Parts: sequence; structure tokens; C-alpha cells
Amino acid sequence: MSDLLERLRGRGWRLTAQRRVVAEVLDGDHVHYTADEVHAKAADLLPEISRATVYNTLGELVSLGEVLEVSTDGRAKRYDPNAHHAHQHLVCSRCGTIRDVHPAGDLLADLPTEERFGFQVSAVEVTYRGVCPNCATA
Amino acid sequence: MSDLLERLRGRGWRLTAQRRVVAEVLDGDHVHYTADEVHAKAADLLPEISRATVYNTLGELVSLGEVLEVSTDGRAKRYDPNAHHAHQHLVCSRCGTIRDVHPAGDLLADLPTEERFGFQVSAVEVTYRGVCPNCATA
DNA sequence: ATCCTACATTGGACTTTGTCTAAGTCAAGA
DNA sequence: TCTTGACTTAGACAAAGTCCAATGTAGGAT
Repeated sequence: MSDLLERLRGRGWRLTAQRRVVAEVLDGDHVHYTADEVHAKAADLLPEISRATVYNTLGELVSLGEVLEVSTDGRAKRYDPNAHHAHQHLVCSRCGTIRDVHPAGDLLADLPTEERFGFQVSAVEVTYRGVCPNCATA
Repeated sequence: MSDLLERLRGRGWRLTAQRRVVAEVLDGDHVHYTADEVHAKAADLLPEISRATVYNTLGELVSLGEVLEVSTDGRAKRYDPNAHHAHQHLVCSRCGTIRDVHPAGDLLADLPTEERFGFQVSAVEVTYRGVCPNCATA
């Protein structure tokens, strides 16, 4: 993730303690925090960070293509730092756990021309739903 | 949609003017209103209908499997009355227009066993994104 | 090393979307 | 037609997110 900070600095990003902390919180695999969760974790490292700054920073990271926004439950948006590896999501219907997954085949090609209504289709998001091992045994 | 009302009455639903109006608003193809839009349209037909009743009724229709909830933009949920025909959604990235579409192939089968992390996968939702003809020319 | 200033951060007010509750109303069976 | 439990209502409340004016500061300029 320190690459990230360098990359962004190259793009004219001003490097502040707040942005550093937000980037640090978003480091890892299968990370899908809400803005509030990011704020809470960031505040552990930098107590005076404000919610507005977390929202601003997340928004910038999304615009820059470094982080993806996912909304798997219609409630708070979640932020997925794994933007450079194409993937989809598998969500537990009971506990909400999210895993990154990689379906086979060309998902875009599955949509026939006559089902495109003249749209220029450029992307596809897939959410698989099921019950995770943990919830299945409980 | 009048079938719907009969069907629901058969299930013990009390038939009120408010519920009738909400069902009427949700009639049609490619309908994906937000709760507030449903409320506004319902209020044209029955001015004193309250927001709470619209939310209640939509929630009941979803529980009963008559209407689907879709959230294509992370903002307000939208309600899709086309619940009895499996379909996915194609969304315009500019104006937000939503069309119902029918991809080819078995979308669930595209997720390999080793990518299921032990989940019992039971459903899949797909959102295609692109630019609609209207926005492409504008 | 210090200064400058455009950009970043802050806290709080505000908006949007949705939920809850207590009191009043009414659909439909007896 | 009466009764009753389900339905509706208005408004308070909550969660998630946006906006703004005032303040602070990163990093280039000197």
C-alpha cells in the first residue's frame, strides 16, 4: 500500500497524515469496510481525524480508481482496496461476510446483443449470495 | 397486477385503498422506482397516503416475493415488480436508467468450487453498466 | 530555513433515506 | 351492524452521507 501513496503523490496528491492513515486502514485482502468502520479504525491511529475527511479521502481514492465502492446490502457503501485485480463478490446472507471471488468465463459476453437495448456495455458487477460455512453450522 | 391483489387476498392480506394504489403504481415493465417515487405517484392517486405505509407495503411485497429490491447505485433502494421472471439489470452510468435483461448461460455455474470458500451459493445478482443510446448521442 | 498559498481538514449543520411508535381508523368475518 | 385485530397516520428518531466557513498545513518558492 506504500506504493499507493507514492503513486498518488506522483499524481499531485498532497500527502497528509490523514490520507496516510486511511490508506493504511484499507491495506489487506478481503477488506470491505464501511466509511464508518474506516473512520473508527483510522481514529485509533489518528484520534482527531474527522468523518468528513474520511469521506473525502475515500471519494478521492474511488475517483482515482484505487478503491472500489461496493454496496452489497443496500445500506452503507463498502470500500474495496483490491481495485487492480478484477474480481466479484460472494456475500453471506446471514452474517454479511464478503469474499472476493473470480468467476470463470467472460461475464460481459453473456449478455446477448439483442438484450443490450443499444447500450455501450462496459462493465459488469456480480454478487453471489449464499450461506458461509460458519453460519451453516451455527 | 390485479391478479396480484387477488393472490395476496388469498394469503390473508387485508385489501386497503393504500395497498391497492401502491400495487397500481408498481404495474408495468422496466419499472424500478425508489420508495419516495412510489410515494409521490401513489399520492397523486390517494393524496393522504403516508410514507410509512408505502414503506410498510413495499416491505411486505418484498417478503411475499412479489417485488424485488434492487440497489444499483448505493443510494435509495429501488423496487422491481417483475419478480416472477428471473432477470438481471443493465444500468446507464450517466442517467441511471435501468433495463431488465436476460443473460445467456448459467451464471451460478461460472463460480468454480474452489472459489466458493465453502459457501452454499444459492443466488446471483448481476449489474451490467454502460451508456444508454440517449446519453451516448447527447 | 522560512514563507506563502492553494489545497486539505475540521466540526457541525443539513439532507436523504429509512425505521419506529402511539393513537386513531377500517376491512371483513360473525 | 358490530367487533376486533390488522392497518394507517404523523411525526420523532436514526443512519449514512454531503456541504460549508473557518482554520491548518504540505511542499514549492525564495
